[in-house]
Amino acid sequence: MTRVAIVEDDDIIRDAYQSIVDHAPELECVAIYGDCESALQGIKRARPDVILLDIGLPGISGIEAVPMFRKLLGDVDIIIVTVHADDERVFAALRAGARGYLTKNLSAERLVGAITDVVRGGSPMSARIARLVVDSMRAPVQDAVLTNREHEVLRKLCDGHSYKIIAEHLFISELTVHTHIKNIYRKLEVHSQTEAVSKAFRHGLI
Amino acid sequence: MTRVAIVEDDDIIRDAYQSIVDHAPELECVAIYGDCESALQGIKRARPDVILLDIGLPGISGIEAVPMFRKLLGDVDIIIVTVHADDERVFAALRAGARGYLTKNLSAERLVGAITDVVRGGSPMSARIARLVVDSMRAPVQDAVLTNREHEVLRKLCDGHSYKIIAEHLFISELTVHTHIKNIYRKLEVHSQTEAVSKAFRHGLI
DNA sequence: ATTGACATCCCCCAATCACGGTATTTTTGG
DNA sequence: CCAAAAATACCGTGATTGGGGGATGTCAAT
Repeated sequence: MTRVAIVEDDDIIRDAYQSIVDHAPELECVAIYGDCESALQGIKRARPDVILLDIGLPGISGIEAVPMFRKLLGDVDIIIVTVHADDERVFAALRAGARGYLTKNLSAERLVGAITDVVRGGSPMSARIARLVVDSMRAPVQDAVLTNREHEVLRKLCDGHSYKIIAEHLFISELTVHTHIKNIYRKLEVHSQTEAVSKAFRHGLI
Repeated sequence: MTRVAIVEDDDIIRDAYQSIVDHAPELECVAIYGDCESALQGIKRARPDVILLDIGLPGISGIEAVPMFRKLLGDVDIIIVTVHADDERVFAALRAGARGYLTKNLSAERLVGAITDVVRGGSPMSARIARLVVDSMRAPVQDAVLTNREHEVLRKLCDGHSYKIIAEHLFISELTVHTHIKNIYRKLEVHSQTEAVSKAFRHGLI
């Protein structure tokens, strides 16, 4: 029997979820809350295996609450259920430790399926969310304007080394390092090490 | 009608996939190959919308082939179908641009479902794969206990801003920025902006 | 044979940064 | 409420960096 908790501010939706969960043979609804504050207070006693969490809540947002729930309940599986499917919220929620993300156009079967999926070690996501997540993993294409030597220098920069150390590592003079870095800056259109490193990481140049 | 190509070295499995695809009302199998080399040669003419790609192939591995197919066919949707579910291969395939990843314990319905899912903008994944991917997005636990303000400053550093600009953005004095950065350095055990930014990216603090 | 890209080295100077302090005010937690 | 933590502010010195210039040798391609 899988113990499910529901955190959702809309009365009607909340009742609907509860009804769906309680009608599923292997699920039971052990706790229901209208906001995160009360959920954080009382949920420990309920010992849920899975939390269905809305993130469009007043007060503490669901996303902020994710790490709190996880701290409180160990390895509870949290499934976000929401109307919001924008990149930022999705990634924030998953980074925070949510295990699933569903947009609110759910059939009862899909909801029950998601819960059983997550307890069996899956990560249920709506189609659009899965695509977002998978696309975010894609390596950005190499602009590859940098020469080999410049790449080496950039990598060293990304390791946090100073001109002096880079020069030692590459057996060239500090002045040459300086020149390479100037060229890197020009090509990447940046004006500091920090920017260069940041761009290198964000554009997958390293 | 969705045009499907199959690249799979095992005759029996290949035939099975073809049969499944051809029996689905909205799918048609437009090309079949036993290895990537011949697929890369002939697939352009077939103009598939979706490629089912095995990655345990002799010769060019499926993963290496992913970017080649994508270059050849524009925005074709590639679904990896394989027995291999190890992290490395999964991430490599997705980074390369695959849009779905299924392990080989598929029902015919699941396979057809995955294809329709991907053409509708989803990213079909087996439960275990989805979990792998989602878990990989999780921010590593805060080993360094940066305060909120320190986090903000670090983010600004990662955007390549100087002390002065950070001070302006956060409405504090340059000197305060300095103090925060000193504290960040102490906590992250680094000694320069570049190192801090690098560590921030690598440890997912940003 | 000449051009051009690459890697190397050199000079200079202003601006920025690293880091050692100290100290006050706000916020937060118990 | 009180103590601790966080955020804020300041100083000074020496090291590092950013950006401007120019110069040389190699190697591949035209």
